Amino acid sequence: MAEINKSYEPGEVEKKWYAAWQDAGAFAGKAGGDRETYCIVIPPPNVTGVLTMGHVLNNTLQDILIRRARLEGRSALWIPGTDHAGIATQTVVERELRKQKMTRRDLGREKFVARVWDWRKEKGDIILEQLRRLGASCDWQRTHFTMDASYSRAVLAVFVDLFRKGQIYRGKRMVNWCPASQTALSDEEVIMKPVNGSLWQVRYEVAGRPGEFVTVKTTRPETIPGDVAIAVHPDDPRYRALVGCTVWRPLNRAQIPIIADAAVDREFGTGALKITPAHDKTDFEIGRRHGLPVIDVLHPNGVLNDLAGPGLAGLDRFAGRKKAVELLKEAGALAGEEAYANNVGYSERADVPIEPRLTWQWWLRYPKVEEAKAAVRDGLIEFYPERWSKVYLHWLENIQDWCISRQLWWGHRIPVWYRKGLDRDSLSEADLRDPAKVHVGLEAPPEPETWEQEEDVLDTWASSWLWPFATLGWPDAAAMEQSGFDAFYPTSTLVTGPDIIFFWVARMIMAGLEFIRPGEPIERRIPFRKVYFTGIIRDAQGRKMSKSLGNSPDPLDLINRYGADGLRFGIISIAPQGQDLRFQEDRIESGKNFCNKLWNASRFRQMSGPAGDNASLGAILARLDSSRFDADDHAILERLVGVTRDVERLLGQFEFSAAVQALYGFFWNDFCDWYVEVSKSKLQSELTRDICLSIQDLVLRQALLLLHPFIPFITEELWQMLGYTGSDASLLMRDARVGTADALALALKSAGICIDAAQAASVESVKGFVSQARGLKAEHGLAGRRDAKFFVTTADPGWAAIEANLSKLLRMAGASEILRRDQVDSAPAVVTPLGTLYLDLASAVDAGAERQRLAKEIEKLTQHISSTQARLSNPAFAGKAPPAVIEGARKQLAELQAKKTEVERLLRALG
RNA sequence: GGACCCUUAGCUCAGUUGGUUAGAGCGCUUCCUUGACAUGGAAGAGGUCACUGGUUCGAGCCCAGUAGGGUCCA
Repeated sequence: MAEINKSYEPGEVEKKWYAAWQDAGAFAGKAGGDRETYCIVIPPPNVTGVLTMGHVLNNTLQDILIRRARLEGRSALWIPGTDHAGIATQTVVERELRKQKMTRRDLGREKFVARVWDWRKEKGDIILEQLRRLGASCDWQRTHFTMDASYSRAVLAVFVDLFRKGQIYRGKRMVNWCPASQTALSDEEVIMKPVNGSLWQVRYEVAGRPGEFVTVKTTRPETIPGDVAIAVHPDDPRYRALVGCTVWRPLNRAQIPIIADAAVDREFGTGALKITPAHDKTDFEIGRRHGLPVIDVLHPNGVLNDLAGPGLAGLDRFAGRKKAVELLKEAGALAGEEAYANNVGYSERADVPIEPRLTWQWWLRYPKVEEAKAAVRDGLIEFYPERWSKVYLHWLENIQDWCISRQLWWGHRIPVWYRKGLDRDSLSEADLRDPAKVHVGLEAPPEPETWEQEEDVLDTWASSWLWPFATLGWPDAAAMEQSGFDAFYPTSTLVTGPDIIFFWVARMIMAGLEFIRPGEPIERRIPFRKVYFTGIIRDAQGRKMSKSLGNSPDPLDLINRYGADGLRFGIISIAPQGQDLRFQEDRIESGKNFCNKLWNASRFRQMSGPAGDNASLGAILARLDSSRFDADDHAILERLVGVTRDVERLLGQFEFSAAVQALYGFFWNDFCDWYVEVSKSKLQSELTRDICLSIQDLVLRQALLLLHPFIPFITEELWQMLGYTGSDASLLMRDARVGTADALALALKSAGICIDAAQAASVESVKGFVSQARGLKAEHGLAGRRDAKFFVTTADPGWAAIEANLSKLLRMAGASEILRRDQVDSAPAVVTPLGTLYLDLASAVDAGAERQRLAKEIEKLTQHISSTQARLSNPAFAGKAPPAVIEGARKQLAELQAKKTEVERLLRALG
């Protein structure tokens, strides 16, 4: 056995074990055999990404689940990968091109896409490397990328399939247009933000009635040149007479009609609404109802075009807004301006206001919406915390068709070819389904020179919604067979953030239900059984972590300083279930400290005596003989079974931080602070020495197994060092089994070891005695002394307990002797579970201070006694409370009264 | 406007179907370098459980409302 260093140094240890795990193929998920499977698919990070604290939390949780599943003997598979992040990645590469004064159009589509691939090869897998530093035990052989050939084929096959089923259609509709990225976005990619702007009042002169005006209020005067009407509510008496007249459009001057439409909100503004169908969704609908023209005054990049008229054309939309106000003022059409706060949609990626824009796009009618609702509502898919299912269901209730086309080059190009020369603007639905005009398929049509392919690509989410099964080889039968599709689908647990519940979770569920095992029951088609939603990591002030604020620590830096284990333990310990968490670095530090504690407890074991046979649980148990146990042995084993049960239950409920805290408390308080400390006297005696060491071996072994999923590196190192692999040093922790609490209890029983609950409970009295003795010393300035002398007055059972534990009591209390007396006068005293304890002060006692202390104690006891008495004497309590509660209260009252009597006696004895 | 969440010690959070005197970690105070660990040990101070009502023998927990903070949807 190698000697263990004085403090734990994670750097080398982590490097060594990660390499060893990889070399051994320890993370490979293997189907087959009769082992139960457990599968997780990673939420694929953007290929452009680097590790954030959010990734640390999310992936640590997945690793805990996967490693635990392995220790439970299941066939575990964690599939890693990245997504191609269409807009984000294209933007990054375009930015680099701009530095060389080039645009993607200068390069052309083919060369540009090749450039993105180069970038992806160079920088794309950084985040996967970083996950390895964290200890993530993914099956890296199975790393997937949404743009890989096989994955792409799945994406395109889905498009073709859904098109043939009539779920996908092409339509010219208002979309969310991002002028920065110059592409359409789905509704989910638009973020509403409150904006403080202005509301301008603009007068439109009624044609033929000089001096008569209709006034409208607008936030967007730059779109006035695109106005095609003024609309009022048909029942609005203010305007009824004007309907049918025309007014003069003040910019790009022309006559436009006043129309009546019930969609107008009479309460808003003046009750008259300017209608600009090209730039507003509602206006578009109204315009269509009235057969009005559409005048688009914006270029795709948000610059006003020639239709905006002289003075505005060529200006950016925001500059155009200012200029429009000036022009209106000059024309005498501006009637006022007021401050106005409204919500404006912003592009999620580019963070600029989106423009409603009328364009041809591809749309998807979501499949299996009702089943997707049922799967969650009926509990076939369980959400943790459960409340997110409400958000999910609400979204599905109000679901809108999904705009899946993007005007980008980086992504899956839509597998549609149009016959050359065809006017795409006039294609009917029937034309789309006519193979002579439009070809939709996985392969390009024959005679490719007579066709041209659709330029648009698919939304990135229209590829990642297939993640749980495309990563298992779907739809290729041979690949599915090879990856163990039958065994691993449905996957077990998805760990992700609630922010992508619509983007990703809901869509994956629909995709799974639509494409996998058609005709079979829902539970066979869903992509996962449980979804655990993590919280968001915020900074100490509660703000979201963001690049621009610079308030996010670098996880790699944290790993370097505290070790991956320290970071993992720390972050999990502050991650409440389903609640956002505030990052505090001192918690990461305490994670590191815990590792050091674990390290040193193991070191203590190693220094305390030669190793016994630790090759298996059975081997250790064979070294134990419970007839020679003392109370501490019973107590620690009882706690060991208890914490095993707690961790089992808590992990089953995804209560990760509670599990970590249970392990922390067990190891630090129960084991180190008590059992290891009492070991120091037990190891002195040949009678207790062997049992004590064997118990330590047992506790350390089981603790390492329980802790391994949380802190895999240090536990693997200690597992090896303490000889738990037996003679076969090639064995890893993943080859061991953690076993349930019941199994552990059974193993103890089978080995003839009976845990005596009464003995275990008696340790509490001893602990109380020690703690009170220490307190007594501290109060009299003797905390540091190891030679304090105590007297005790007690009945025979109390004295018997003290005698039985004398050597450890002396050591733990820092005493030279504890002597029994019939009566002690004038010494500071305290009432303990084992009798009244007196501190022998050779020098004078401060009687006044002592009196004060005892009086305070009596006051506390009196208060407590009277409240207990009040409860007991309440007839309603006696009548209605359960007997156990009443009995508990009676017992407590008796104890309190006895204690009070004793403390009062001590006070009188002081004189 | 609708939905959901949060409010417990100086800070961050636990608190299981209501039942002894509400807990932990960090921080703070005092003491201790005794052979696992100062990344440590011991002792201690610190809380009207946001507020107001209600239900109950009994409420941090259940119900209603109020205030403050946050998130999502419109």
